[in-house]
Amino acid sequence: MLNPRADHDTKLFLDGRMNGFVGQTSDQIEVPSRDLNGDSVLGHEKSLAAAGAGSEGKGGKSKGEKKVRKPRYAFQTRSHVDILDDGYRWRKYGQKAVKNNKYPRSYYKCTHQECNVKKQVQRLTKDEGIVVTTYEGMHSHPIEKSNDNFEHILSQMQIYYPSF
DNA sequence: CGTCTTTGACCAGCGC
DNA sequence: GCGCTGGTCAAAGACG
Repeated sequence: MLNPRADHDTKLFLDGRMNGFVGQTSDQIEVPSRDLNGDSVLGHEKSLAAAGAGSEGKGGKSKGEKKVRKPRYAFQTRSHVDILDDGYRWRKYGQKAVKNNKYPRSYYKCTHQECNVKKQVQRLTKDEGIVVTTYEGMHSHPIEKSNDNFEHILSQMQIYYPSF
């Protein structure tokens, strides 16, 4: 996987409270409101808490972390490549087919020892050209490689704030 | 030879 | 209580 150089148009969603969906500023990105996996991608955090603890849940480590609602950031990107190289190294650890969606969802993890950042990539059934990338957690280490490409993406990224 | 992808099985939460 | 769905693990293979 090299630097996917394609025209991206990226939107950023914060957490899942923006169910109301955001107005679009772009002329091409339009999401079929609730059909945009309002449930699948940005919906409930539900098992996420378990998932977070799941890392140790297998071994039965009594961590006792309550429902830790970790922040998630969903990037909706118009691109034909699923893999957006953001400068970090990701390891794919799973792929699942999602109902209501033809395309499978891929799960990635940052390959850093102490970095538990996860991300998942899903393509919309409705729009094959749109890819939703959901980030989970924050990196606490420097980027491994310079990346002009990502800067390019960032420049096009539109960030929406829930209620600030 | 080391790293990463693939793939099926496993597990936990939720709805019925 | 059972079955479905989504999320993760782990072994083996592919690839440089």
